[in-house]
Amino acid sequence: MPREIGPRFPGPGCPRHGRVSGFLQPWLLLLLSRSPAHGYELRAQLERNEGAPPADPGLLYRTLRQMEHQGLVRSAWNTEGAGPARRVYAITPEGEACLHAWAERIHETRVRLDRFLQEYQAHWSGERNGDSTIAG
Amino acid sequence: MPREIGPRFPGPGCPRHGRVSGFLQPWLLLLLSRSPAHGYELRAQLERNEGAPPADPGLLYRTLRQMEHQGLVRSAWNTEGAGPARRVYAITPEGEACLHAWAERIHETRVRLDRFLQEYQAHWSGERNGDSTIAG
DNA sequence: GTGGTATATATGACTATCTCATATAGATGA
DNA sequence: TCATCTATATGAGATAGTCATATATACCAC
Repeated sequence: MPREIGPRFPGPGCPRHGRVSGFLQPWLLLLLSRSPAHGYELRAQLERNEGAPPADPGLLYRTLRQMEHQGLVRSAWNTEGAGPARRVYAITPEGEACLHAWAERIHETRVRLDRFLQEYQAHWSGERNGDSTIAG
Repeated sequence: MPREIGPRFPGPGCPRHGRVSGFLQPWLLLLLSRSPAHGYELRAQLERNEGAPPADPGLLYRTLRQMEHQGLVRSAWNTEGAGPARRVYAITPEGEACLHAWAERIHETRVRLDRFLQEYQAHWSGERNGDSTIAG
């Protein structure tokens, strides 16, 4: 659960607010690269998927519109079937190129996170959890 | 891992803008947990360190002030030595607790990035670099 | 036919993070 | 005096995300 950490955060400024996460756009591009879908469906897919971001409806629909404005996806209304009309999104070639760029970027970010964790552990290994073995 | 997206990024909306990175605060806390330092010095340390964020001066000084306001660091002027006065920052116990929370969060984020990359490769492995073997 | 619920899309107000440009000022040397 | 390095700081604006709320269709219960 990426929301709760043991003894509560010390206060404001702690990771509750800081980002280092989220990245809704690449997830949407990835899901749409598998199959066209409408917003509500994408939201459900994100919620089923461990590791995917929270999928707030407001952000979701706004992001989809923005991506369409940028030419990464295109949409069409689907009025068939039950319930209200659905705006169905499909990825474009530009969107696929963008997805690949995101994948590179995310890989780089993973390397950077590793670097941080290495530096962190170099100074703090063994000192957490009440067990202070190598304290400095 | 793929290298170049042909004619540079397709345009706006692509990772140039999207975040998935940055996390200046945890780096500052980590550096200050090793030794007190002033802003200009921290900036140099960030630039020397592969994997650390860009260290824009504007963001750097604002972030330090904000962290002081939140009790994560404290500062004092140092007028000794050459050049203008330096505001020297030191981490507080709250700041250390916050650093540990950040480390946990960053570890979780690393897991989430891996999850994304797994899903990405599951659909796109072998299809990049002009070589479209399993294209769909 | 009214009310409740699930489906579906959308906007408003707000905060946090980051980028880029620019202001200010002490110290040093040409 | 002027340029440059050191050092701190503010302003404008973009981007990403959170939370609350508005709108409307369809269907079922009563």
